[in-house]
Parts: sequence; structure tokens; C-alpha cells
Amino acid sequence: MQETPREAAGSKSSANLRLLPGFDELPEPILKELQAIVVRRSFEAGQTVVEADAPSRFTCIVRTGILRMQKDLPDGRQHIVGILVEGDLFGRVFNGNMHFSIEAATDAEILAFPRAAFEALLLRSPELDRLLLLHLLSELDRARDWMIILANPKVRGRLAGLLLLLCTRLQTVDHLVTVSGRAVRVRIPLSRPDVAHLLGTRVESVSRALHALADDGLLDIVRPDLLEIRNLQALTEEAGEPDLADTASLLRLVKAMRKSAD
Amino acid sequence: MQETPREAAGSKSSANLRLLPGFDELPEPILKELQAIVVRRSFEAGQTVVEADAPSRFTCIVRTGILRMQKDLPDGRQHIVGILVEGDLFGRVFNGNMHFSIEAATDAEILAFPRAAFEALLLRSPELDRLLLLHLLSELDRARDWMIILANPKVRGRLAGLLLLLCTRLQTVDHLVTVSGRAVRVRIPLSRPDVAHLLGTRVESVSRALHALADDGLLDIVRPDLLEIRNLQALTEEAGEPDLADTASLLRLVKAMRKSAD
DNA sequence: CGGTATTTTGAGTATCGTCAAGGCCAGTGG
DNA sequence: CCACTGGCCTTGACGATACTCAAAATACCG
Repeated sequence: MQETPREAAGSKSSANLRLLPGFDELPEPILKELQAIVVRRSFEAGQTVVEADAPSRFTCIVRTGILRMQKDLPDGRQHIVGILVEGDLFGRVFNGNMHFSIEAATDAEILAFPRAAFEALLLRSPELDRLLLLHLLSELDRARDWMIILANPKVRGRLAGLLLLLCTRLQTVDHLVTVSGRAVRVRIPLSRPDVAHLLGTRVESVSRALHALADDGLLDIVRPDLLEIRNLQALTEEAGEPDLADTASLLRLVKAMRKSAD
Repeated sequence: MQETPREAAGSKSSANLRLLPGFDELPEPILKELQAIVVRRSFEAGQTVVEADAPSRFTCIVRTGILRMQKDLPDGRQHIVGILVEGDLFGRVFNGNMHFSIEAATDAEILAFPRAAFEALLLRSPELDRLLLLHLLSELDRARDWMIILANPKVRGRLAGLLLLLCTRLQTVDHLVTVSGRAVRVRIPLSRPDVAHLLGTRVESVSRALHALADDGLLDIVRPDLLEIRNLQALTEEAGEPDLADTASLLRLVKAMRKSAD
């Protein structure tokens, strides 16, 4: 929140917190209080949302768009350690600063809760507290899924893992994942350098791996940032991640494909 | 907790919870209640502590030894996604099963809290709840540190990152890290296959990378599992992780080296 | 339609994975 | 006490993969 947001204020009605995952189960008074302190902020692609190691004055939830979580190195390079999408939560609570900076990968809108007020609310509401706890647990699981993807020795495998992750995570987001005919369309909301960095490789290798997958018929490259996955099954095998295959959300995707194919 | 522990019971006096990080700040009555429900369990190296996707009946803290967190694949292979050491916490709370299994990498002792009782306590004690929250946050940070290490394109760099991580994390554990003269001695509590798997590579490459670092004078290999790091600075450069260098704990190490060298 | 940024392709080299053989150490049994 | 054995770690050789640098092609934007 160091940069000046393009648009500052947020009215209570503008952001219906109840629509956020999990928030619909919070008791009415807590929701009201949250509504009272929330501020909506907009960022353009490329803007810095939070600087690393800066005292975090807000706890935030992503409303639209995609953010990049990264570690900045003194020499100017930066390591991407994750992406944040709709419904994701970030910003420290209680103590400590974030060790990572956050940038808008696309134009984005976030809901910010002033930290002090949020923490006070957290202490008073076990439900909110529990919501946060559960969110952190799933976040942790996802970080470990990343580790598995990154531990794949071949770029092809890591790329396949990334694509599957995008399929499962971006399903509910915008129109990034759509099922058309026998294929799944995915729009990749990251530039090639970002993808390369995320996978611990170079743009050239990403390009080659992607085209290799295309040559093998696993997917079509409609545009550099728009793919049509033709063989989800084969992709999970490339990723060496049978577990990603039976993710509930991926199954739903397959079902949607079948239905769409009829 | 699927396997039969070698030793079952645990007396209240046997485990002083106050010694665990953070626990000393809990209010007296909560500590008492925790003492009342805690069970101490021992495992031999190689034993399974928790099976993946099994309903987790305990929330646990590692007391001694080292555990391996891994994802089991249907074909029998397994991906290591992290290690747990003294003071680390594992086991789901509130909902969901762990997606990972946990095995003892060395002989280990854990403190287990029956889940129902622990969760009840969690709801009553904001302090305990907050302790858990903070723990999860730091766990998340560590998972992201892992991602950065794994994103290093070269095995040398990943290995360097692992060694630094071990230096910072195992400092307080057993006698795994000691400062002798101008060097830091590290005992690696993992077999070569485990290290290779963790770094997404093969044992041969680990061996070569390690000996390459030794040839360049960054470290000495006393025994395959016992290293003497001679140039911490150069190692951080290999890891491409300047941030690991100014970790408070690493600085303490350097200071200890200076003092020891005098 | 031109100019810029991004992506792709190409060629050469370094690194890594793979397979196979060799060395080291601890435990076993003569 | 010493040979034998099996597990781990290391070394060597070769092919596959990926990184590097350079150039071309494509997409993007005015």
C-alpha cells in the first residue's frame, strides 16, 4: 500500500463481503463491522501493492485481477514465489512484516482492512479467526503443491504442473478458464519471463517446452498467452502428479468437457 | 499415528510444554490443560507417523528428531515437500485431512494433542489460537523460501540453498550445527536420496555438486553426512539468495564464528 | 503502416540424467 | 582376525536436456 492507488475510496455497498469464499458463514454483526472498516483499492498492472519488509498496515483480500508475490533481490532481479487470485488473502496479522513484495500482474482490485481494526475484530470473533486459520492451512497446502511441481527435474514436467495448477485455481476467476468442445481454454495471466522465473528456468526453455507439448498434441497454442488443452490426462502424466488429477476441481473440469462435447 | 508407537504412554511431567517456542507466553491454566491432554509418542527412523489423507486424530509438535513430510504417489515413489524439526507443528485442525504423509527420518519423539480436546482449547484460548496462527504464518514463509531455493536452475545453487536453510533452521536443534574455528559444522540429517529428492535431482548430481563446492573451497566434506562450511558468504552467492544471508540467525552464526576464531 | 516489445528459433556449450562400475564402511560369519 | 556381503556414496562415460547468446519472427500499439 505504499504506492498511491489510482482510486482511493470504497463505499460499503460497493464490496459485498458475503460473496467472498467463507465469509457467508460469518455472523451478521461481524460482517457489518468488516463492511465498516473495509477499503477498496485499485491497482494498475505493474504497480506495487506492498513492499517487502515494510510494516504492513493492511490485511487484504483480492477481489479481481491477479497479483504476483515475489522476493526482490538487491541486484534488481526478483523471484516469484506465488500468485494471488480472487479471494486470496495477504498481509501479515499480529506481528512481523511480509518478506515478500506484492505487485499487480494485471489490473487488480483489492479489499483492504486496516490492520489494527482487523486484529481487534479477530480477537473478538472466533469465527473470523477460524476462517483465517483455515485459509492459511490451504495456503500452506498450495505452497507445498508448488514445491512438488518445482521439484520436477524437467521443464516440460514443471510447465505441465503449472498449467494444471492454473486450471484448478483459475477456474472460478474471471474468464481465464473455459471449456469449449473437447478442450479447456486457459488464458495465462503471466508474461513469459514471469512463467520462466516461476518455474526456475528461462523464457527460451519455456517456449520450447510449450511447443514440444503442442507438437505432441497435448495442447494448442492459440496465442502465446492463450492455450487449448486437448489432453488433460496426458498433461497430468507429464507433470508426474497423479494427485493433481483427482483434485475435485479438475474432475469437475473433465465433467464439464464431457458435457460440452455431447 | 497409524503405526503402533514403540512407546505409548506419556506422563505429564515428562514433557515440559513451557520449553517449546512460544508456549512460555501462554497463560498458566491453558498450559495446565495442555499438559493434561498431551501424549508423548516415540518413533523409530523409517516409521510412518501419519498417513496421507487419513483422518488426523492428533495435532502434534516435534520434540526431538527429524520428520519427513512427503506426498506418496500411487507407483510407490514419494515426493518430499519438507522436513520437520524440534518445535515444529503438524496435523490438521478443524477440518480436512493432511494431503501428505509424515515419516520419521531419524528416531523421533513427538507430543500429540488429541484433536477434539485441542480444538476445544483453541476456541477457549485466544492466546493458543494466536500462537497457532503465528506458527502457520512462519511455516508459510518457510515454504516460500523453499520455493525460491527450488527455483534455482542449477543443482549447485539449490544445494547451497539447502545447506544455508539447514544452518539457519537446525541451529537450535540437537548438535546438528556447531561452530568450530573458522568453519560451521553441519550434520545433514537426511540420506542422499532424500536430499536429491528434495532438490528435484538425483543422488549422483548431489554428490557431484557437493564435491564441486568442496573443490572450490567453500566447504570440506568430513563425512558424507558431515560438512564443514568454510565460506558462508560464497555459499549465499552460490544460492543466489542474498536474503538468506541477512537472516538474523545466520548473522548470529557468523558472529559466533568470529568469536570462536579469536 | 512502421516501431517496439515480446516470443520464437537456431547453434554451441554446459549441465544434468542415466547406466554401469568402483570404493567405502559396517555388520556377519567363518 | 579376516573374507564376504550389502547398503550407501562416489566416479566415469555418454546421451539428453537446458542454458547462453544471437538472430529472426510474430504480436502489439499507435
